[in-house]
Amino acid sequence: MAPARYQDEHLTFDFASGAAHCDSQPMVLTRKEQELLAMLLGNQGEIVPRQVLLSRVWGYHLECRTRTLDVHIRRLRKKLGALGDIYIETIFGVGYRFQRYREPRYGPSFGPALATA
Amino acid sequence: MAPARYQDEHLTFDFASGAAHCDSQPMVLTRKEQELLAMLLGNQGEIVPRQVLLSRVWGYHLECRTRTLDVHIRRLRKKLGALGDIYIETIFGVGYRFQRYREPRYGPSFGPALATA
DNA sequence: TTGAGGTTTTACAGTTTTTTTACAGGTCTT
DNA sequence: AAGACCTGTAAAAAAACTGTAAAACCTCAA
Repeated sequence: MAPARYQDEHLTFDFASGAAHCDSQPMVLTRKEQELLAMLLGNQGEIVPRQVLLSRVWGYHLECRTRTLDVHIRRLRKKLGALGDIYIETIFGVGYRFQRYREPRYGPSFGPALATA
Repeated sequence: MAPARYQDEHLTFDFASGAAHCDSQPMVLTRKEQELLAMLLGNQGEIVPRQVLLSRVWGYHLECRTRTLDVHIRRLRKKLGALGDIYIETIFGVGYRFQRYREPRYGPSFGPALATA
């Protein structure tokens, strides 16, 4: 079965309650934001098409030109702070994808320049 | 049924998602590029006439003078790097053909020039 | 009913992708 | 070798899509 919880280095989300924490600070999310985040987290690493999000979260079917989804994505990104743009990736012409945070193994360069001993 | 995946020494392509990798690096392909590549890979080793590509990927029917196909072929070749011209062959007056990569058995010459012992 | 918070729409700016244009450069036939 | 076709390419134009702020619209509890 699906895990009841998402958790990584920075972000935590409880699917049952919709409670989220970012860097140990509770995130205040509205209901739609929770549902949207849940959809993305529930499919982490995979592209979720706009159409699917609009259908599952909003119940919209068929094509309809609304910016609602974009606005909600924006608010989620904002509440995720600096990580917003890292976590939520835009797939042009398709939808969005949540990418789990991964601590970089090395610094910004290609590896340890010097042995520490 | 058709295979869900193309894979050789250098190139990898997933027909379902359209995700491609070249020499282990993910290739960033636009939708049309994905569709075009899929058509070529799905018929690897066989000539796919321009008309067929224009019809299947673009929905163009009848003759129409557009350079769209050529431009997209060019972009695909470019993203395939040095292999672009090897993979995608132009069949003059007909169309294009994707040729699977084959590791050369010997060096650039016609065979071992010398016995190694 | 009122207003405070939540949601959707509007309007337009900014991006990215796709198509067209305009030629240069090949290829084939005679 | 010349002319008729085809393809390659860069750059411009057009189309498609997303980001954003702000206003309008709901809804529900007090």
